[in-house]
Amino acid sequence: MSKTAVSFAFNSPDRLAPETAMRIREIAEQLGYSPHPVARMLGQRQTLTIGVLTPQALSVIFSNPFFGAFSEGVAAAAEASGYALHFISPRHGSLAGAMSRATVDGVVAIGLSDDHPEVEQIRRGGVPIVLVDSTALPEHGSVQVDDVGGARAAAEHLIGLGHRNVLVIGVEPPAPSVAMDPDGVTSRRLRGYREAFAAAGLTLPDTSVVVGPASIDGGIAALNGAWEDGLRPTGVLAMSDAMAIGAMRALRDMRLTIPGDVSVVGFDDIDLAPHVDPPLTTVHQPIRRKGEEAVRMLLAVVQRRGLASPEHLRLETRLILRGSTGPPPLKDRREVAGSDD
Amino acid sequence: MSKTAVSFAFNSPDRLAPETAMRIREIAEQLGYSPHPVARMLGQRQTLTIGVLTPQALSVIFSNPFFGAFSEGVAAAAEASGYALHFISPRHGSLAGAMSRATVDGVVAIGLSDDHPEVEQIRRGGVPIVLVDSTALPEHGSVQVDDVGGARAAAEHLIGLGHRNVLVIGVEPPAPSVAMDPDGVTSRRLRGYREAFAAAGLTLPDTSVVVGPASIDGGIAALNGAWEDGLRPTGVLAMSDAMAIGAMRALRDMRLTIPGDVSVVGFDDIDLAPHVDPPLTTVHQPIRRKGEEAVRMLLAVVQRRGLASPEHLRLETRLILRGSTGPPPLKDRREVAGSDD
DNA sequence: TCGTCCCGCTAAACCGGTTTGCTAAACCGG
DNA sequence: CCGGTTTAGCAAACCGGTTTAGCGGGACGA
Repeated sequence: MSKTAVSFAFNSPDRLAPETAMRIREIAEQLGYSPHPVARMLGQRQTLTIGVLTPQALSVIFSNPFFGAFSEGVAAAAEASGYALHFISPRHGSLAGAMSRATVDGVVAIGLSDDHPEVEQIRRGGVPIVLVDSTALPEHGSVQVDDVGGARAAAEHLIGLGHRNVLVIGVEPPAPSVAMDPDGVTSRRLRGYREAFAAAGLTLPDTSVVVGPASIDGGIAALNGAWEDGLRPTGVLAMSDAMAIGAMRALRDMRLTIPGDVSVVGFDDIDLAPHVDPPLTTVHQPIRRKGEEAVRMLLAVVQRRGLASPEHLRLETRLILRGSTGPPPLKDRREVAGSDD
Repeated sequence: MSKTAVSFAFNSPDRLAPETAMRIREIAEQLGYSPHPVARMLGQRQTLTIGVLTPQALSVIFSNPFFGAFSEGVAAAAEASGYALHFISPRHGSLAGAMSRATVDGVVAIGLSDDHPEVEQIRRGGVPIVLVDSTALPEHGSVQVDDVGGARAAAEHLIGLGHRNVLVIGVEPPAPSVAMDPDGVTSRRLRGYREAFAAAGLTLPDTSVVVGPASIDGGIAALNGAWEDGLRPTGVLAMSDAMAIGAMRALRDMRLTIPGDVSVVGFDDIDLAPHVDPPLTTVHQPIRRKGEEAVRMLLAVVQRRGLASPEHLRLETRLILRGSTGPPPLKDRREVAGSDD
């Protein structure tokens, strides 16, 4: 048999007599032969794989339950279309380097903001990209949520309860960049918090904003750090549930009660948020759906070779009230009422 | 310049005059050129990628926090060696089909037990494999934990507290197979539970063992199902923390208290286990380490082309006592004391 | 009976690089 | 000044398939 016939037997059996195709497959089975996947990719010029691009090391990003849920959505959509998943994270420090070695038909980038030093290089690669929680650009599809609105609702909630002294725990950028992208997720959420304070005639001092990695430990470290700096907030606005849970742990380790002494609001509404102690008040965002929509948009470009113009999706967020928030202690209410205009 | 020179400039710059190499790279940069990753793989006969093989759909497996932590370990070890990660899950229902399309240098299989219908085909593929939480075979490296011991400790704990009527919530196999592999994780843990009961002169009836998917929802469904079947246990042994947390939710929704009315023990000790309400008593296993060790073993084979004989690692488990377990209610203690042995 | 079409298969070009083997020029000591 | 060794770069084979163009032969219609 010729190579051609074998190839046909695997890829377009209809171009062969049915019995011949069957015979070839049987012999292949018997010989334990199957076409070399890399050679196939090269010839067909498609990999049937989509990439998930993360500016941070996978080993840190996987520690955030948010990412698990996001991957769940990505995987659901990819698997439904027969695509495999390839995770792309910085290789020897270079994200662009990792990208140029990745054998994928398209990429879903998560949290890739414009302040990333290699973003231009990555974009120029020519690989279709959908940006999630990233700085949106007209030429690439994008999926975002209403970060500003969600954050504002969270802050309004605390302010409405009477909190005046609030600590914000943000997500640190993957690498300390010169200028933080004003359109990144962290900036947008911060803006939402600030809007709520401004609307109440209050201000959120820069000293009350700390950042750290988006994990439980990151939350613990961030809160302890703030405490050591002398901050004594009655409310905490965390930009991720994992950090909120870490903050609660740190607070409790100081013998403080939640929400009696300090209220905590998270962001994400991960599956476990209702089950922690106390149940976490948080900003819900459709995490899985973000992954699904991103892959759907990506495959639309990849499979139909970019006929459609890029889509830009913004999904809603909403504040979910649970048990981790309440009015501040009486003494703080008085104190603050006196010192605050 | 010849193709050869360009290739050298990217792969072995030392075979070119330093300035020539530099010049080629500059021109490449300028032209936005970078070598085609697939063609590179084909020529070099290596992909610098390792695969993570899961018998279940990724979209379901990612909903288990255990998998996030495991991936964290895998990613840490892979990234340290410059390898990317490729997730392999059944494609159009066939795991072997997905496997034969995967462009990886080696594979870490998680939860691939011998009862899987395609296991033989996958093994024959010739790709180096390390088995984690799978049926161990001498020819492949393996990483396991002391499931039996951990499960036994969990059951002994409940029995010691006075529980006699215990519900076991197990992890269902990916596909309903004819015969459950007696060496699979679920079977091993069940054996551990049974050993403890036997040692106390008790038995664990088959009707008290239910299974479901390893997720919060799976735990909720499993517990509700058991309740509808008329079971009224005072203790629950769950084979995953996610299921334990789901079971606690379902119990609480029935106005039962934990551990007042029912005690719950999990398995895994995920990061969030100490933070749920009540803090979960569970069997700790070194999840991240399993991932790291598996990749380390795999790379030893992949990089040194299998000089070393396959390694077989069994890590320890230990019971962590937290707040979700306590003595059964008095009425049950009496009841059982009368009706049992 | 002959021309035409279609079917089943194949030879050869191609995918985009890497790697081997070699040549021509530069370098070296004697 | 010359033979022997490096050195720098190139041509061609190769990686393992896919894809295109085309060929021989049997069926069919005229």
